Amino acid sequence: MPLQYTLLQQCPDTLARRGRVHTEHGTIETPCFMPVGTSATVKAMSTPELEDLGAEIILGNTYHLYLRPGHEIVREAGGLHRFMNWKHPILTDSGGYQVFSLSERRKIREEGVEFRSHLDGSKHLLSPELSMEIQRALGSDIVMAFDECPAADQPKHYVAQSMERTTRWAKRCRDTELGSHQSLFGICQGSVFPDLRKEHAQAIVDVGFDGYAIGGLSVGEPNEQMYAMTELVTPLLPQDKPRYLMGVGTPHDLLEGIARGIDMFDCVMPTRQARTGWLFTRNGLVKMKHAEHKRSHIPLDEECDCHTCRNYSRAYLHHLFKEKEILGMRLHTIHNLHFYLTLMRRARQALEEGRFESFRKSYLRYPGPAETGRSS
RNA sequence: GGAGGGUUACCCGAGUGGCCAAAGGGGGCGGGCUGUAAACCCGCUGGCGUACGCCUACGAUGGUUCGAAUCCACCACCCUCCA
Repeated sequence: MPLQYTLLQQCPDTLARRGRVHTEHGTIETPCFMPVGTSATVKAMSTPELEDLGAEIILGNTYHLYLRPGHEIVREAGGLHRFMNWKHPILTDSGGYQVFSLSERRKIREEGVEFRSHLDGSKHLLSPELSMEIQRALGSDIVMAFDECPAADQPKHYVAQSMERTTRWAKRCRDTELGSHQSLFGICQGSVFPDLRKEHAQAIVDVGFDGYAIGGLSVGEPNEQMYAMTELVTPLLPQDKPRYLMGVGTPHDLLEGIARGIDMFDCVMPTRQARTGWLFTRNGLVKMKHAEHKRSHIPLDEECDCHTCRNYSRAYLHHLFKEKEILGMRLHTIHNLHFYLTLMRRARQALEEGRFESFRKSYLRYPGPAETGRSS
């Protein structure tokens, strides 16, 4: 049985919607944020900790798990859920993002993408069929179609042909058999070109998927364009299927995405930034590496009730960071994920209570790109 | 008492006549990060000045030289070995 989406409530002021995604590994309340666990781990977190934080679904990555440990080993272990001890839903990315992020190491052909492994330089051809095969072995609940994520600076003629190839790949993914509990999401590309975005949204809907993702954004384009493309595409997607904005984003981006009809988000931002010393609060970023925290014997965020803020001071977190202590990364990650997941929980509550629009405007007390007019 | 080695910027350390305000680390101080090649990457780090530059600096002092962190003399301190 593929996943089922239940639309619970629609925002009276925006395109936002409150819903629920049902999978065999459990239910996901939407809009939701999905912590990224590329290599079968949300870096620095154990799975019970993720449960405590309230994560309902996490990501894994096809490309990385294929290279190491190898999808056959994960299959042997009983699938990714058992391998990493996560009982709840998992979404796996297809490797399409690595076409972008590892662009110097690959060649795109109609058949697929030839990668030189970032680990040992060995050559691999990742095709739509292989991506499906790997994701079937991983046993994720939501499988992403194999796409090409073009960089933001690509010219229109390139984006157009790339997008058409992504459509052909989408069909090949659709035609590959998956596990009975697995659902397949298609990905809309088209970069920042409105006509291409519309055209591709229609093409992907025509192929027919269990859910729809908007990809190829947050890859360097100005923020307004990311928002504009999102609100252009979501109305073209079926109401009864979940929509996923891939790789987004900042706390403001999440609120703006929800307002434009997005149900699911993922981003490395809370976890990566945690490890590199940026902490999110409703009043803005706290850069824990800064010397100003050396003697700051107060919590990171007075109004936060996460484990980190309830138990440790800025001075201590700063010390751990400077010392490169592993606990610092863990405590930072706990806080940032708590912040993101709490943001989403409160957004859902606001939607239920019909006050999402005022929530969107007031929750974050520091200016985002929409307020400052900055372009990126 | 004798023989040898050493003293370079906040720390370690390279440099043995001009290309040296001085390599490289570390530390310090910043910047960055959006489907994770990320416990990572990039700057700056003697003073003043936007800059050409000027000043102060390679243990101390004196000297050789057009020119010295670099060569010489002497002094101080540290290390190793032999008595």
